[in-house]
Amino acid sequence: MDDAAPLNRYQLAELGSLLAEPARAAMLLALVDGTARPAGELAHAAGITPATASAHLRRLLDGGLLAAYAQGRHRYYRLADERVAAMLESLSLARATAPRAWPTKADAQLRRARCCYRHLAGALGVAFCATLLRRDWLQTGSRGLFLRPDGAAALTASGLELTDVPSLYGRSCLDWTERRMHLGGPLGVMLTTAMLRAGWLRPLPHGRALQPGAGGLRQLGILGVPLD
Amino acid sequence: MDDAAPLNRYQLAELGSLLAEPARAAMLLALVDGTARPAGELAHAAGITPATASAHLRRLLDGGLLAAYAQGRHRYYRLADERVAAMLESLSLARATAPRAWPTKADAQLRRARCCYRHLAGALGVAFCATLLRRDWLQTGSRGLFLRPDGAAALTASGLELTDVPSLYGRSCLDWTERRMHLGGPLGVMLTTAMLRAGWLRPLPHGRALQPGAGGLRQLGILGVPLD
DNA sequence: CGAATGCTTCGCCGCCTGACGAAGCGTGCG
DNA sequence: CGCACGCTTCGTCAGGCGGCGAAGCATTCG
Repeated sequence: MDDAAPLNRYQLAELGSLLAEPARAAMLLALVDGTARPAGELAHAAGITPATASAHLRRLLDGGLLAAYAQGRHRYYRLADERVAAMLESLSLARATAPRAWPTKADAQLRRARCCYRHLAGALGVAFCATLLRRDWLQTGSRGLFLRPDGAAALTASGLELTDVPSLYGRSCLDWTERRMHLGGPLGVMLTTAMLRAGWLRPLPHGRALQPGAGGLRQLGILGVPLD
Repeated sequence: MDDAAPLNRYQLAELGSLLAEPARAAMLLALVDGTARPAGELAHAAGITPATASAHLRRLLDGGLLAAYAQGRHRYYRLADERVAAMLESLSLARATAPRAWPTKADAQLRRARCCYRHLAGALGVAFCATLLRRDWLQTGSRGLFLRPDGAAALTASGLELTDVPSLYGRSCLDWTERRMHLGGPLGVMLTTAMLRAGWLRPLPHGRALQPGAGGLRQLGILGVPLD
């Protein structure tokens, strides 16, 4: 099912040119959290008129980075694929040199826990994923990683309400703050959703950061997730 | 030691515009294997005149993607950083849709084993890394992953001549063919070099593919690396 | 020393593309 | 039904950037 030939120069250049415009970059970054937003809102986020935004969105759509659906007189855009989000995240790895300002508090929150296309990323995401692997609760299947029954049982006992465990697969997703893997894919999304529902995590009003609650941290600790 | 704030729209766009030109993309792709090449050779690889290539190389240099050093009347360019190679690899993850031709034989070799910035990537690299983790031969240290003494002993017993084990650290590197991690960083480079010296792998004359030898596969099997 | 070589800098041309306003089109509301 | 609204398409303009040849500079070799 997988096509994985190396990118040639033209494909790489085409991909680069899609990212090469601040307006398009802004719109993509506004969508990394996995939400779908109407064209007008994206135009505002990018600081351009609707006409210009429409052209940019069309290019991103044609380039396969976005998907769109119409609802009433609105047209909602979202990232085409979870892998697009992973790609955008991994680009942060490239800045080898660029000396920059000291990390802010928002950065620290973002590093701790955030959502990356609806699944958990950041230090907490990486630690959680590592624990699942260490306890051998994940198993490699045909389409990715699957949660073993004993793992599901342990998580359920901790208070998470899991759904569709046998059918959901997870994918490795590279974490740019930790430079290690965390769990993405439908399985990652489901687990993160369960944590949010159980109150382990609370979304912060602005941005992608997630705030772990005391109860959640306690349960995670019991599961064996190292917390700082 | 790490600065990991999210990319803003301008940084992302700047990075994208560096990749956005087929000529620059070709030069970068010619350097993913970690080699350093003189400007003229890169100009030839990109199919442009030295004058044009010089301008492109300068932009890539200023953008922090390349490093250069002069030797005689030649000027050698290489990727600035291992992370740049990892970033280029991970970009292959993005092409969600793009229907393409059936994988060729060269692709199959490339998927099997190749060098990514001087360390082992591909199915074999992923399997090897997974085995090191499963056997608990890697340990997380301050700067990355370190090889434990028992792991080093086992590898030495298999016929690898390891060097500087205590000081070399490894980094996770996302594999675009496998969508899983393999071992990069100085530790990954050292292990791969040792495998090449021991004849476990043989570099193929053109491109980045590596050909595993019978002896190497036998030793890897003994170590517990699942082969296919 | 002078010619050849490898690379960079300079100057110029042509194309691409991003920006906007105006107009067109479909949907929803009063 | 007609107007308001959200979005797209069209036409136009200006700026940016890639391309090359010629010239400049350093290094190597005879």
